[in-house]
Amino acid sequence: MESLYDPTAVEARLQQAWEREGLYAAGTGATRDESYVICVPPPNVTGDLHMGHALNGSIQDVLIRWHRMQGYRTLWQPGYDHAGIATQNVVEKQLAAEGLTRHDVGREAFVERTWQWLEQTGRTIMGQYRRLGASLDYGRERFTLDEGYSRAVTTFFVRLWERGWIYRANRIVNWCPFHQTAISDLEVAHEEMDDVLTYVLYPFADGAAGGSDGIVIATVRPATILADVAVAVHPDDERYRDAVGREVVVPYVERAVPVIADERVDPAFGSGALKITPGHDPADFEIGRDRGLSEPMVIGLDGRMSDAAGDLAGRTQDEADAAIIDWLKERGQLVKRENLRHAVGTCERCHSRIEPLITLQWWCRMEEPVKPAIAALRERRVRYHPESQHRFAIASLENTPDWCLSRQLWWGHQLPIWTTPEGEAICALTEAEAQEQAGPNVVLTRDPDVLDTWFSSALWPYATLGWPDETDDLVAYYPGNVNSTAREIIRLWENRMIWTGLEVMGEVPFTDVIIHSTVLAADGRRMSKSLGTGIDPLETIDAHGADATRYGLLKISSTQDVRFSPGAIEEGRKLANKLWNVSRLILQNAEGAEPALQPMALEERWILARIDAARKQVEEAWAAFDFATAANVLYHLTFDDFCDWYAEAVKPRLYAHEPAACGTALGALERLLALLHPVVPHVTEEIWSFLPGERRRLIVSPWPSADERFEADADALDRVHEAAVMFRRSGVQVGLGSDDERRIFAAVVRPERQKAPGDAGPEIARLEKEIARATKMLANERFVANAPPEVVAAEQDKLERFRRELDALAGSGS
RNA sequence: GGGCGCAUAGCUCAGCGGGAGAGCGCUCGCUUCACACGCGAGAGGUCCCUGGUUCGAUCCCAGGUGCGCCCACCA
Repeated sequence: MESLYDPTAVEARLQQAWEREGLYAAGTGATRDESYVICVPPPNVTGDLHMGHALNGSIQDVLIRWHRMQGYRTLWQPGYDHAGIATQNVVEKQLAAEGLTRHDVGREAFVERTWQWLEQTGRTIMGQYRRLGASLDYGRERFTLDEGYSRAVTTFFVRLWERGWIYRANRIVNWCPFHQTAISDLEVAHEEMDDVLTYVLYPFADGAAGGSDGIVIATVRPATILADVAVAVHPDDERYRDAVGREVVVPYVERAVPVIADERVDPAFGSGALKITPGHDPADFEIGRDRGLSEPMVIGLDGRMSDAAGDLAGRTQDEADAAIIDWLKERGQLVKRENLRHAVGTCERCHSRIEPLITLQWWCRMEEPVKPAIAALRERRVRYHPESQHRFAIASLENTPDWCLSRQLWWGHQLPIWTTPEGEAICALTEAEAQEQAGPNVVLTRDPDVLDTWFSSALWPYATLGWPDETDDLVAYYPGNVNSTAREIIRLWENRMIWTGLEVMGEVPFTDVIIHSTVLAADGRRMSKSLGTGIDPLETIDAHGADATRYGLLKISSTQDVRFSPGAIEEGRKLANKLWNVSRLILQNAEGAEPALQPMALEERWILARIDAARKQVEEAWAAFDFATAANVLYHLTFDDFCDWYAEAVKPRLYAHEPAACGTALGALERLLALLHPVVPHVTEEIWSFLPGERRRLIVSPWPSADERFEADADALDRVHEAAVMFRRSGVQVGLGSDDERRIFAAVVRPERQKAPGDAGPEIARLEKEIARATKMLANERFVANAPPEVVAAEQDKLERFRRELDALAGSGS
């Protein structure tokens, strides 16, 4: 064993061994008939491991390894999401580079090309999870577009259809003009943009009759003026009270439209008057539907002006804006233009400006389906952690709008809907079944749309286990236990898994949802490739090891947003190195001994008590999903208790090859390694392999059971510790009660090495200050009268101890 | 606009009703036979502000200020 631990070779070798030996496989090493299941949030098939994945992987792996050691039948399910738009986006960009569109190559060839591209460059992230030491059951990898999984998707869709929850509707949706598809509200990002707010005069149609000549509206999209059907004002707005009920003339198209009153208009914005364009604005659409207004559209699916735009047909919106503004200028109806910075909806994949358009789409009613999920959350059959997210999850479910399921894409699960020439829609598992329903001679056309990519993700906990077939895996591993994900995924994925799980399986898919921290860049900004603030976890693994990376990420994961800290990862590297070296000390001196836990001496009873206390703390922390606290406990157990005190105290006895000391040292090391294994699996497994005797891999060895025999000795070194601190500070050696205490003091402090006597002055001053503080407190009658008796007693104890220490110092004559 | 969270040592963060802590960085001393990715000793904080509750507040409550994330149809 070299004195410097080098994780690089060790980690790669052990990762291969664990997987080759089948130790990652579900159920391996189980000693109890109880399962523990986590499914990994399926990463995009095109994706790479980023810091969020690395943290989430570390969290899940700790839980899986901990439960595996406890003998549960563990399953950590891996797999990929086909990531509809994201994947199609990549391939379309490739085509664009060749001067082609997907329509040039055709649907079949496009899908084929996408599969080929994935063969070459996709599905790499599980390899990166392996480098983190993540003990997923890689042999079970699933893909949301695999044949069996697709059957689950179709089956579930048909089920929703039969429930009467699927319907088709013509309404306004978020349209991405680049991808040429509808997307859901949850896929829309909001970006701050600089726009121009244009104030336009709409003259009254009966101009001569009124006192003023019209109403001024403000818009950032003059091109949509062509599709205006009304002007709305707030009912309480005095400025426009007389205008309501009259008509104004829409510029350019010169169409008369009514002035209406609606509470949804904000009188404080712009001029307080809003032009109503139901075809191109979601808010206007709602107002229009409520009042039965018509819904003309002048912008097409490609984002350009459509035929309905008359002489502006085919122009871009910018060109149309310019033409309309010229028109307004000529007629003196352009009032003013001012800059406006506001949030604009964009496609989260391509960042195109979202075009709200009215299109015919398939929807799923949500009010009924989510009811059992809301009940499950209220009854805490599923618990989100932290609690604040539980409340958020319930509120989100209570407020779930109908789900737009259809996407005008080619990469995904095609809707299992066929239409007859008469326009009747038939939903069936297969084309043959649809044909059977329609009758033999009816020509059916399959709906070309695919499902929202999150539709398939929603089935992940049971579709990965073989549903809709009643497989053994489904029986063995559903329902699962824990799911862990990022905050922004709660509505997209977590809530949906819960309601679909209740719908399909009748049970919640897991009992606990961990919403882990968001890892920000060191400067507090979001980690993102485009900002250049991202840090690649593979780089920190290369530099410091997977163990160090895991430890560091867990250590910083306490609040909802955490800044990435290189120091935390370096701390992890030091921990691994420290373990490595203290193991060398023990192994080099304990040759021939067998691990045993039959302590003879004080330091041995003490370290076993400390290890057991740490075991308890770590178990409590992990059970509460508090990974930072567990990391902290393990760090201090290793450095402070095990290395600084126990190892130093027992060292002379190891050098002397005392059998009891050697055996207990090996036994204590075994327990220490086991406690640390879920966090730093590689270095602990490697050291484990050097321990004497035939042994199973640590990954499948038992988690240390409670050992409370020496609980009373957990504080047994307090007096030695105090004496050591005093000696190091002042050079004064106080008396100790027992031979063991004196021996340990001598071994750890080695007073013979103290070159010159220290200075007792500062220590005396410190104690006098403490004594003054305690004396003052105890002299306060209100404190003595009102504080709890144990607090007063503790203060008295402290005072006595300080006086004792001061006496010892003063009496030393230095 | 709504929700959630954070403001404590130079940096990253614990602590959350009774003596201000850790890691890193910094200073000083150690070629101590596990480890210099080490050991030991230090310096360094009006615990964001203002009120309130309390015998006592970094910790609880109210208000304020600053910052972050998520969500959201002010054109």
